Amino acid sequence: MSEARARLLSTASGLFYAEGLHSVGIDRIIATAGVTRATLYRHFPGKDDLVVAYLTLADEAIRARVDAARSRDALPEDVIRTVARSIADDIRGPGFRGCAFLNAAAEYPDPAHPVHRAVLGHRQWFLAAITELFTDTGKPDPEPAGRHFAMLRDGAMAAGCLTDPEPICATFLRGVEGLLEYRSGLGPDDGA
Amino acid sequence: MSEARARLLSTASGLFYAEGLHSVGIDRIIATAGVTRATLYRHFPGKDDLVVAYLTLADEAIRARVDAARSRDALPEDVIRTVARSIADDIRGPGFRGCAFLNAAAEYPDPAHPVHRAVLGHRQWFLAAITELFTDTGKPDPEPAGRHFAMLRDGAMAAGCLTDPEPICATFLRGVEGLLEYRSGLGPDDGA
DNA sequence: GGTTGAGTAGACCGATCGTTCTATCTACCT
DNA sequence: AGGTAGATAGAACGATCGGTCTACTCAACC
Repeated sequence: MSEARARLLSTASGLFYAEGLHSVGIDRIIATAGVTRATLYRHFPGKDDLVVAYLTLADEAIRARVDAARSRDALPEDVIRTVARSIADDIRGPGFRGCAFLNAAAEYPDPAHPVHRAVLGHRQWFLAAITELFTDTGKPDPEPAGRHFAMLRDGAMAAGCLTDPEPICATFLRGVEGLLEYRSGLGPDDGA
Repeated sequence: MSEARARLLSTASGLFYAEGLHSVGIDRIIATAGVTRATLYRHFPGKDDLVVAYLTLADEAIRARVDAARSRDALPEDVIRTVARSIADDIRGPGFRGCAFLNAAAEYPDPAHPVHRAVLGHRQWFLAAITELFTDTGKPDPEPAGRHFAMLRDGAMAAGCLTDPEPICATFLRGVEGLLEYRSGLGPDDGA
């Protein structure tokens, strides 16, 4: 928890997210953080561990936001809406560069690699969390609904940094709303 | 069109797609292709140009498949279904590693970079093509429908290489079908 | 028959990669 | 007062990066 370690992780996160994992070297990180090589290797065994720490940080931040939405809104539908709105805010926000996890997976395809596994872990949690929210709504077929939500999210985050984010956010939020609203008229056996 | 150039581009494409752009070096490419360094630099000014050529190849392949679907099916709805099915087949196929363009954009965030611009070009074409297909159906709001389709596609391709592709394909195809079917009951002014 | 273009083979460039090392300094804890 | 942990500074490691270079071979074409 030393100050140098915090500065290191913070600047590394910024650089990794903005420019990519392989494009950012150790030299850039320590120079930007104003820290020595030895200090980095005191806190992190290697670059891979620094990347994993970066993803862990992002994972915790997102979990915290979902938890906050959970405790703020009473109805599970509203929690889902709040989560969707927070995703849209991210996409609209300055410096948005897509999903940190999808970007990481693109650079680390090997399923056995710690970085790739960190991505898988986060995505597994997210799908379970959003599916649970759909379950809480009491509507039929929460599982395909959760998958549908996650798919829209992935697509929105992937596209949001490549063109004008406004129409992407509009499409995403409308898709989520449709997923939420029109399912209420459905029976339990006609899919999603 | 020399044989060496074709071999070069083909093996480079395979390596780039499977392992990432920055992870694959010139040495690996020429060794795998069984070609000399000088031969590579005779046909491509630099690595960036090789990457762009790889994306151009992928772009042309996809355009050809959409054209084929266009000329095979009579109804625009069926063309859309055929395109969606071909995307699902890709995701299910062996060695699927996500969308080559989204992966490339993750590694080349700079909008001015030729590789990034190639990604943008492909995506711009795809959105226009799919929107045109929705326009041809005569149903209302083809533009948001096209955007919705593209978003589902992006999400499906991003997720398809991270977990079991089967449920992802199911969610994608069901989403497209919903987009196609339930829109027929809508008026012109209630969004998508 | 000579020129030209495409290919092979391989040395070589500077730069950067991630990593390890020694040495010194400083602040805090007992 | 002494010891330890965390930080600084900076040299050095081998490996690899993308790219350039010279020298030689071979086949096709005018």
